[in-house]
Amino acid sequence: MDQRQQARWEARAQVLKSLAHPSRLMIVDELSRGARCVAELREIIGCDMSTVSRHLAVLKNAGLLADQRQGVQVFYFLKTPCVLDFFECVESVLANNVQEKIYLAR
Amino acid sequence: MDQRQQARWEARAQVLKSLAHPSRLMIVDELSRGARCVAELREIIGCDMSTVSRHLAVLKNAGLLADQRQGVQVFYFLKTPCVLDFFECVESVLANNVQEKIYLAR
DNA sequence: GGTATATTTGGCTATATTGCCAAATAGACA
DNA sequence: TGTCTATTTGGCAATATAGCCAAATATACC
Repeated sequence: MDQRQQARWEARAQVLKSLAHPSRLMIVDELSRGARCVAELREIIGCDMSTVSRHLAVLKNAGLLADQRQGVQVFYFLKTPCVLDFFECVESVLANNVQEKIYLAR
Repeated sequence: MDQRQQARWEARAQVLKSLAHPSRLMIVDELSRGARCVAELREIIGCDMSTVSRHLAVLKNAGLLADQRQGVQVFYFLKTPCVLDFFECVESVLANNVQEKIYLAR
């Protein structure tokens, strides 16, 4: 495997890794309805603000979010709304899994 | 946050987490071209077969793959090809990131 | 049964991720 | 300048993930 190809797969994994956490999914979902500041997201996620800030940094670093300071607050927003399409597929995978469980339980 | 809602986000994250690794992305990509046995995937990924087997278990457990034994070999295949749509969005995120780097470098 | 091949699993170490607290930073405003 | 509020960062402990080797399992075939 080529070194350059390897790097490409790692970059792709990095993007998905940034989404691979329940709190970060919740953040993306919330931001799909508009820009939010850190305190607002903290309310929804319900953990320490420093933790939210780190989650936001992960998503921003992956290139999924951008931020804009407004006075003393920092608003985050989705940069690439196509990530929302992921939800649909994820739901179908989960629905599929449930179906199988039901089937196997008979 | 509701206990049940929390569990839903964790289930969703589980699916994305299963994709959040370069080797597992390579596996999904390869399987998009047809079923493959573990040894074939090992060739492509280039690590210990036991490691490949564990990666496959992660993807299977998330509901993305299924397997079928044929004699002494086990063939894995994609159960929900919609995950391939992820690649397109991930590429656009990465392309976006590169653009910005170029822009900022001026 | 016994041997050979393909795959999975146990056990371990190394590394990465997560989340909190406390401290630092950044802007607003008196 | 000093103070207040919002956010980020340093540092740490707990937990999860990754990867290897060796051993176990499963199937084919003699």
